[in-house]
Amino acid sequence: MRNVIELQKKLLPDLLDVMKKRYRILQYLRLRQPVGRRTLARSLDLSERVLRSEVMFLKEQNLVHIGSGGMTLTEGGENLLEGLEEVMKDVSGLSDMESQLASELNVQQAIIVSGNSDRYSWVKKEMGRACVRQMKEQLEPQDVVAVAGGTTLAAVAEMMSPDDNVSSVSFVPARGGLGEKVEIQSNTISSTMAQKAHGNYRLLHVPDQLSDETRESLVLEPGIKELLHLIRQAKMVIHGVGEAETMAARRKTKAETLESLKDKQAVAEAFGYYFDRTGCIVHKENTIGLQLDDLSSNQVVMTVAGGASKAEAITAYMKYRPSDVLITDEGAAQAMLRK
Amino acid sequence: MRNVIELQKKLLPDLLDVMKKRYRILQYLRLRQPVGRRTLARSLDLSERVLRSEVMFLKEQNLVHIGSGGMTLTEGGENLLEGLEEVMKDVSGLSDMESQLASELNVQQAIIVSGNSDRYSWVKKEMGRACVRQMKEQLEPQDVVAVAGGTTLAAVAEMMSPDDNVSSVSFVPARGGLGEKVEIQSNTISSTMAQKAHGNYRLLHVPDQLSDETRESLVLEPGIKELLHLIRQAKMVIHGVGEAETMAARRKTKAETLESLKDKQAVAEAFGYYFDRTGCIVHKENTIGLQLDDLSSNQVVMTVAGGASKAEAITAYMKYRPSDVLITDEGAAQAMLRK
DNA sequence: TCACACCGGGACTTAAAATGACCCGGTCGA
DNA sequence: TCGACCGGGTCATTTTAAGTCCCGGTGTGA
Repeated sequence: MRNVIELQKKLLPDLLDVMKKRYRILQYLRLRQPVGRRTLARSLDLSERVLRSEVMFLKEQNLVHIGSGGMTLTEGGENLLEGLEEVMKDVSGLSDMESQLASELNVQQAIIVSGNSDRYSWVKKEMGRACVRQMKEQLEPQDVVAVAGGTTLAAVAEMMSPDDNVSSVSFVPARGGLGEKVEIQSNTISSTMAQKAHGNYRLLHVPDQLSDETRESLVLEPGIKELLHLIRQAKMVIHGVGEAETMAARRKTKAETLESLKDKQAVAEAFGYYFDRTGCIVHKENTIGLQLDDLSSNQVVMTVAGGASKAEAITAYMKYRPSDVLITDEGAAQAMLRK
Repeated sequence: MRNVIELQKKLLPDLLDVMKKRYRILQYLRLRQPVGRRTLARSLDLSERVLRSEVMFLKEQNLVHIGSGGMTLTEGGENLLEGLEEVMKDVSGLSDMESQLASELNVQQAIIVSGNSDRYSWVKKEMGRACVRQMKEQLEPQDVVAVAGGTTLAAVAEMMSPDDNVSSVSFVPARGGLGEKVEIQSNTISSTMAQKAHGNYRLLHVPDQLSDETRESLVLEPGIKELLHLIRQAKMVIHGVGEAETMAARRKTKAETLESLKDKQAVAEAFGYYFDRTGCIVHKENTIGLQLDDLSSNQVVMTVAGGASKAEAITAYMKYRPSDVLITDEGAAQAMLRK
């Protein structure tokens, strides 16, 4: 297949450029619809006039509908986007990069979406979309999914949509409060995700900072205990990865802890655990819920994280425990492979 | 595969037009190289300026070499042409047409090359190329191939090239003289073909018009007898089809025979046999060699004939005895399917 | 050996397409 | 009701494709 496209490229070298451009427009349109010409042009770094011509063209092709409230994809546009997804990934060389990355990081499967979420926030949503697709493929009715927090996971939740496979799934937060803002807490995210999936969810209301005794007694509470049990038998765990410094700063981390993280050269964070460059745990936030040691090999761990800036963090975390699935973006992938 | 191209077409509707145009240029170039810009433009029905731009482009792509004596394909050009052959056939809808035609005419396999040999004589050579490819695929060392006459078969011979599979093959004329010019007699053609294939050949020198007695005694001559034996055990028979009228006019056909052909509404000719619309033999030229009745089912009969004008003749002939392989062109195929 | 046909390539004009720049009236939500 | 965003119209400018004509070189056949 790719071979054919290579041949086509010889007879029509800018084939890919044009295809990519138009595909990108449709792709972005799908995320933001309905959206106007100017906004679209700004987001895609195209001159307004150029985008206008392209849109005109796409309209001719019956791929987009132009209404007074903005442009939307037609059914044909949706289908085209779906049908071309694999092709576009292939021609962008992402497929190659995926297998390369998978073997490099020792993960079972790597999925790379094009773009760099550092530069364009919509790339995060594309990762979200990819993640949702994976979930729908791998989940079975009645499964339990443990969901961590963070902005990336919020994007995943946002992209969730109902499906036969996920409507009877239970979404639970992976761990208790970590001092994050409410929109990116795992509680919020798992409930959002459940609602969008028409699934069930359970909340884990635990104050952020607790003394050890309180925590121990809390864990014995029947409601909490049951939920923790549920979390531990989750079929799938979905989480993000952050840069240690950024994460620590974002949370109400004590000054002495910050100092200690710096001393121990923490670079990555996931689940409230902090890791150094070699993948060793250097700190662990005290909260209840899923513990990394609890993870067994028949659980599917999906890591979702992108942006070139997170490359080092992802690499470090994967040294600790390679996930089953890594969903990342081109920016991060390139940085990781360049290393 | 074709599916992908359908999708591509939605994002780039003139993809195929451009590809076809450039492919056609390379294709023609392969046949005529070295050839000049103007000649090429005239043959392809392109304005000189347009062709010039295209050639400029192809040069940039390192697909053609431009020398002082004309343009030639580079190695890359050759490879591209080869690699794209199937794709181009597919996108041109020829593949569909092939299977349609095969079931319509009841032949095992139909091969259609694009173009119409009525309009462009080089299409005949493309049929020749296709025929040669089939021969190389199906023949085995030591096989015997019986070759008929005609301009189309001459084109096949011209396109023959050496190959492991055909270098030990023997080429024999299918039948004796039919009153044709020497260049398109089966004797000439089989020897040309053999030489180009680096194979062996045997000639069948028989005067055109013979009395029955002479013929009968000739058949008993040891040399002739052996050759006739060889012909009868040919593994493959390759022949063309002609329009009855044209063929009769071209040969030194007696006036009364001409009259009889007209009476019996002969439309097709092959091997010196004439057929009417329903596929019945209405006349048979008297000469020695392969007789249609001799054909057994384990012989491969390849019919090579193209041009819209021959459509009716081909259809008629196929009603008599569907060949194993029919090699024709787009013009004839369309006409046959339209019927 | 000369003429002629064919070769590639340069130069210029014209036609068409792409793009940039700016404006207008409508619509929808705060 | 105001303002931000919407699609669409218009026109000058730039870029690209195409038409036209010409030139000097080269090989071949008379």
